[in-house]
Amino acid sequence: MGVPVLHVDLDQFLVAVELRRRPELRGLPVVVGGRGDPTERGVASTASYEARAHGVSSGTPLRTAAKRLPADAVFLPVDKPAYDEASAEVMAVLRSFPVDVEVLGWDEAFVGPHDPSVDPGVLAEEIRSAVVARTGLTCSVGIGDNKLQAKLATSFGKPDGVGRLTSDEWAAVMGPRPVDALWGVGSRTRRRLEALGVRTVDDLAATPAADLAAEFGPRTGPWLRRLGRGADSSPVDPTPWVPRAHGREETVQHDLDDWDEVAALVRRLAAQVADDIAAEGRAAVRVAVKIRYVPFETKQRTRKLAAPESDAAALGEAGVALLDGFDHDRRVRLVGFRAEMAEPGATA
DNA sequence: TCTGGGGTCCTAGGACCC
DNA sequence: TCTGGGGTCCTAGGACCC
Repeated sequence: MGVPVLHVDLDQFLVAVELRRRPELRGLPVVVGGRGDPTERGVASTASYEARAHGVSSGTPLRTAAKRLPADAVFLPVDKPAYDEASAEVMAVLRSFPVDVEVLGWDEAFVGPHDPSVDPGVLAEEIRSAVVARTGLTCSVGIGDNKLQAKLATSFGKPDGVGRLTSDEWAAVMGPRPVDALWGVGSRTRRRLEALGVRTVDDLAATPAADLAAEFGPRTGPWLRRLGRGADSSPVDPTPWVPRAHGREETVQHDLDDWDEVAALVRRLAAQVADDIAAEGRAAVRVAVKIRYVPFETKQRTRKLAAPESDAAALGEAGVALLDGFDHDRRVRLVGFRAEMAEPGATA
């Protein structure tokens, strides 16, 4: 057996950060999402366990949540800077241990101990104690023989506990489950696999790699088979993340049919994105505009720029030019602008 | 359930070149 | 002269995750 891997996942992270600064809300159904107004278009980013008991979870439209929750429910806007800061606090606690830390998002990280003989159960509890003591936030920890197993194990420990899933236990624990219990298999892949007669993780593990490659392609097919077997040789990589792209998108509260307004929104979003990439000292090499028509059909147009660009107005005009490729007779409910960036240091 | 916003990675097909 | 195969670049779209 090799080095154990841990996966750390904060419990109801956005809600937990809000409750930390507003303890009077503890025990109430709390939903964080959109601008915090349940009469607007928007969905829940995170729901407290009290809200989940009423059938509200991440992804529930705010208007639906308002109908399901009692009158004492609290809706809060997404406060990105507050979660950025809380996340940094938690990651600093993790890095204070003799481990590699690979950050997965605001509220998740893989942890790879430097000492291969460490008792992962002991380490998991030390991490949990340190995180709650130093940040006031609780987390759950998964222990596995690789990242895939550790990630899935966390759900067995939630909330505020430790779960374990190792190669020895894989077949017994995961084998009978549907394929979409795996990290990376969603509803679309589940349906395509079902058409091949593959329903469970056991079925997937037993499917020849060639059959999967024929259906899913030369990389994805063999990867799916490895998933089914609980195999994952990717290392815990502590290298700081270098973003590939930044984007902004906005669902408008009232559908747009005036494409001058669409163009104005593209320019505004492009200016925000320009700020984001300038803050990193980067430049854009490719831009994309996304339009979601009423009722919900989404199209995207992209264009490589003649030269790397970081100027807000120039990026805005590049985005507006892409609007020519869209059907102007249709009404619009979402506009997005995204910039793909050059490698750091490759700025114009 | 009338469906957000931030991302990543993979695949396929056409253009173009040798 | 109607016609192969490989490589690379570009764009659209699919799928997934938090």
